[in-house]
Amino acid sequence: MTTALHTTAATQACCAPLVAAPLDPQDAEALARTLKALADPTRLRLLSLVAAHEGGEACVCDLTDPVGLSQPTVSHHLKVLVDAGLLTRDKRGVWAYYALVPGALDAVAAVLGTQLRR
Amino acid sequence: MTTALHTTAATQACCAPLVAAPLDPQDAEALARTLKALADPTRLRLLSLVAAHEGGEACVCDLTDPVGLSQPTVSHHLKVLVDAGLLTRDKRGVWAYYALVPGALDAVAAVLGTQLRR
DNA sequence: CGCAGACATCGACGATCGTCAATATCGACA
DNA sequence: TGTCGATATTGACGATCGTCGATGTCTGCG
Repeated sequence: MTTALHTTAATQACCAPLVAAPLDPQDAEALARTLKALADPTRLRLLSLVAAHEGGEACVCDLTDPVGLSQPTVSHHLKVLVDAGLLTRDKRGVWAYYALVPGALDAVAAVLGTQLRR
Repeated sequence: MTTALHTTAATQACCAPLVAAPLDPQDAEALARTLKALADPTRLRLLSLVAAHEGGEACVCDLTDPVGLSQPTVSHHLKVLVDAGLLTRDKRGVWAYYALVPGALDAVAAVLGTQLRR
């Protein structure tokens, strides 16, 4: 119950574009959970590091050095991003490879942006 | 020095689309500050309430009831959103009218989204 | 089997956050 | 001038967060 996975919020757009109509409390809570996962400089850097890495995936050992934090801390941030539905984890052998969930960031962007379209 | 205004982060896109190249620490910090302002269910509801209100603006008295929180708490959340460059405050007479900063949310969306464009 | 290495989990710490009641500030109006 | 009403600020509280060191888990290899 601590950090209930909510693979929903990011992958599927939760609601109308935010500016169109008042968000009901449930949608607001869901969106806020996803944004809370994004609202940390380290996690933003991890996302972009993963995305920019060759093959679109990276293991913890690739990330722990660029961000300059301890391995447990990096693992913790990655878990937050996975639980938020923004990253996938693929454990191959000893290594765990993280990659962006294809439409996740775009779904968040779509809810936030409005007069951008058209 | 507590919550230094950073009218920059939201209004002007801070950086490349996040997925293109590794975010440098400064840009990550700036983006995270803006996202942190958004990462609260009450503030998301306040944003959409303001946007959906007639004339695109609303005063505190219009908002304190729909969100069901005390007036000081609502004022505090509005201040956070103003400091983040997402809302403007226009005090006319006794009332303070809040409105969306035109391109702010779209700027955030543009940094987050990528394969959305085109 | 036993060791080494990659990663996850645990427990703890200071720091920040969301909320409230109490109080201060400021404009309108009699 | 003095009062009322709308909003902002202050101080305090419990809760959550980011970080670490220590430790647990699992895989590959000799």
